[in-house]
Amino acid sequence: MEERVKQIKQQLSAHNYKLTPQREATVRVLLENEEDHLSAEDVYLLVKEKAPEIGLATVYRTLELLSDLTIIHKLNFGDGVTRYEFRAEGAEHHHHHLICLNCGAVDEIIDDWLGPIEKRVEKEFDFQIIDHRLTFHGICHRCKDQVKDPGKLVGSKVT
Amino acid sequence: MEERVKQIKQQLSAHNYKLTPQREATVRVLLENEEDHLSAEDVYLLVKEKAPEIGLATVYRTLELLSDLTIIHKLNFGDGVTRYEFRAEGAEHHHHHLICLNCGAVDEIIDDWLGPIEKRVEKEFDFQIIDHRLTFHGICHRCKDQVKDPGKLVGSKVT
DNA sequence: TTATCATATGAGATTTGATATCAATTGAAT
DNA sequence: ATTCAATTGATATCAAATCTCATATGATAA
Repeated sequence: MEERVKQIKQQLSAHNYKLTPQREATVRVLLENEEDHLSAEDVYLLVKEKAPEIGLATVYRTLELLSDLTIIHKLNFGDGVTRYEFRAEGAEHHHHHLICLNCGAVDEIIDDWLGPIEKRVEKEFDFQIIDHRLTFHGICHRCKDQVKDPGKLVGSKVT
Repeated sequence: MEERVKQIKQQLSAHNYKLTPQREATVRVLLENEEDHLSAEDVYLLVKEKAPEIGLATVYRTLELLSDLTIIHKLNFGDGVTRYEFRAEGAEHHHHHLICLNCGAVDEIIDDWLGPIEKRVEKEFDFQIIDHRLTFHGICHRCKDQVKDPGKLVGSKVT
């Protein structure tokens, strides 16, 4: 934890940014909730618990800054809010997500299985891939017993 | 064209909805711009040209209705607006998108290449897939000559 | 035709997520 | 201590989307 904060501090300094108390509080919240996909509002409320004087705009600015430096990654699961997660260290692409249409849980696939498909895209479409996003929508293992008609779940969801 | 309108009319009646003049105008705009990925605002402005009295809320309601009936599909390319496209007829899953980080163009991959990966997900994660979304972000063939440092393009973009 | 009634609509208010503005504060380097 | 750029917090603003509600529409029954 401490060394991750330190590492981020170095990444900031490398670009002439400082790790201010507000930024540090925000980073710590992100680290403490690394398994979640927090929205800016989520982060704001959590940071406020340890640093009540922080402003919402500062949280947004910090998230934007961390995102610019590719320390974290902006995600959009179609629920109207931008979410944030740490970039897998060293990983060129971020991982994939499994979104349960029944309970809303977001699980992750750590592996990147798209290698062969990317090669095909680059070749057939002359498209140089920088990043990708793969999301599966369906029923997670926790819900499979209580959902009888999955067809009902499809509909107006943004994907 | 006419028969597609007729077909949609039937899909609506099947669920006790009527194809009102406003809904028909909206559907026609969507059909006439099938190759694009229009936002609600785009649709609104286009519909207004042929039916100036229509209200924005009605367009939103119509898009939501068509989306509920899975006649169209909501898309989110991370630019802050929801976009819409017709569902491929009969296709279980919609196709994939190539988004150029330089010019913003959205191209499509008609094939569904995820079969083997989906099998693996269903098996390894006990996750029943209903739909998926796959998007590649990178440099399209039209831009590849004018972009020297693709690394610069990565950053705070929502993906 | 006329009355009835559920559905659909338009105008505008409201909500919500996110960004911009700007005066005040901080803190590092003189 | 002084200076000066970076940062912050409060708030205004913006844009997308939704909600409210009075009105309009249209099918059906008398």
